[in-house]
Amino acid sequence: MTSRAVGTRRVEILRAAAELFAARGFHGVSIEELGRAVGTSGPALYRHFPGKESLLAAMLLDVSERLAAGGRERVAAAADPREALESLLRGHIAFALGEPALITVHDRELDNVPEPERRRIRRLQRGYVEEWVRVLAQLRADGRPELLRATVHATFGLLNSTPHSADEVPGEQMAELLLDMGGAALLAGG
Amino acid sequence: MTSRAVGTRRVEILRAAAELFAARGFHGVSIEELGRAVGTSGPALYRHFPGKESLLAAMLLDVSERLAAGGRERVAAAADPREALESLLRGHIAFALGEPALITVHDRELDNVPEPERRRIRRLQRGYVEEWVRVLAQLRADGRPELLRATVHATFGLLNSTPHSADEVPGEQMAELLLDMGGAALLAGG
DNA sequence: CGCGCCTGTTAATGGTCGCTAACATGGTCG
DNA sequence: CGACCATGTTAGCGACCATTAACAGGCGCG
Repeated sequence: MTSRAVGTRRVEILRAAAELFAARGFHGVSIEELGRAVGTSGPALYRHFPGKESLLAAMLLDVSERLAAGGRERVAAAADPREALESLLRGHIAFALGEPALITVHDRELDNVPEPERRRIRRLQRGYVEEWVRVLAQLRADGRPELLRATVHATFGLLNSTPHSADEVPGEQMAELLLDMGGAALLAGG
Repeated sequence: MTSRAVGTRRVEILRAAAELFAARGFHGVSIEELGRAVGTSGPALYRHFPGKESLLAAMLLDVSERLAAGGRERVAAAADPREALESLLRGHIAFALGEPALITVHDRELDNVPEPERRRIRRLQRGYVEEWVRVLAQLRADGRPELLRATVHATFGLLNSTPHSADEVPGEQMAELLLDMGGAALLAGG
């Protein structure tokens, strides 16, 4: 059996790994389990990634890039700061609700990424945060930059908590709730 | 050398373990490391806990009990719902800022607690959440219970995110910021 | 004084893990 | 058609890990 398209396996592995890492943590999942989750067994993974850590690195790099790029586009497309902030919120909420496993791994497992890539991921994350901070600064004359940054981080905590409260609330309502709460939190204080 | 007071070692171990588990995750910390962190080496831990998992269980049980008891007391001592909610917020914020490692482990490592204790911890957590929900319900005619519960969970995400954004903002200001953001988030939506 | 408990030590054990080696297979293409 | 490359397989290696065994010192109490 030869694979369908190039890179299909790779993507399959990353998706399965995200679920497992989110559920039991990077160190709580073995290579053998990762293999079994995609129908192969164990060491077949090494045909696609040089090691377990590289797999995590690829995953977090992809997430960070998608978030950062999405943020940039949304801000660029917005007519004014108010609209930009709402668009950022909607984008992040869609991501958190749509790919809860990725969001979870993204803010728990950075420390397990080896050094060359960790720096790149951090840079991307910082860029994403600064996107929010710049927009927020235009809406609030008051805040010093560190305070705005802390505000944004706390808001991410709010938005990213969704996966952990395995929900009885349907996605559409949850999105609305998070939009309201996130907006209120961002504009509070000062 | 005989220890100062009874249970001193036990507490020392729990404190050190909280830091290590928060930093690298339950599976990322070895017994040997836990021992070294309190000046003994490795297997000495088994004089105080029957195993690694029991250690985690004791830690999470203690946190859950303190949060739940604190919540109960604060609500009982409050004159009205508005005051109760503010007191709950202040209490949780003080905990999150004062013991960031415990808060982190508390909402990441429950799955690694073995079954008899896990249920008890969950029960305590649920009780704490319901304390918040009852208060919130008195302040907001609108919300259905699941929505209020989701609101409270999201607010916890906001408050508990503090440890991860290792901060440039001093504690007192951070507490104020979280109070404002948390309050706004809780009363938003609907 | 001496016995026992509390608390610690080092050595060993059995299991698991990440990773490598050696080998197999099947489709692509010169 | 036959060599190559991509993608698997199983077996094995060395490291590490949680836990247990065997042993030791010191303090409190009879």
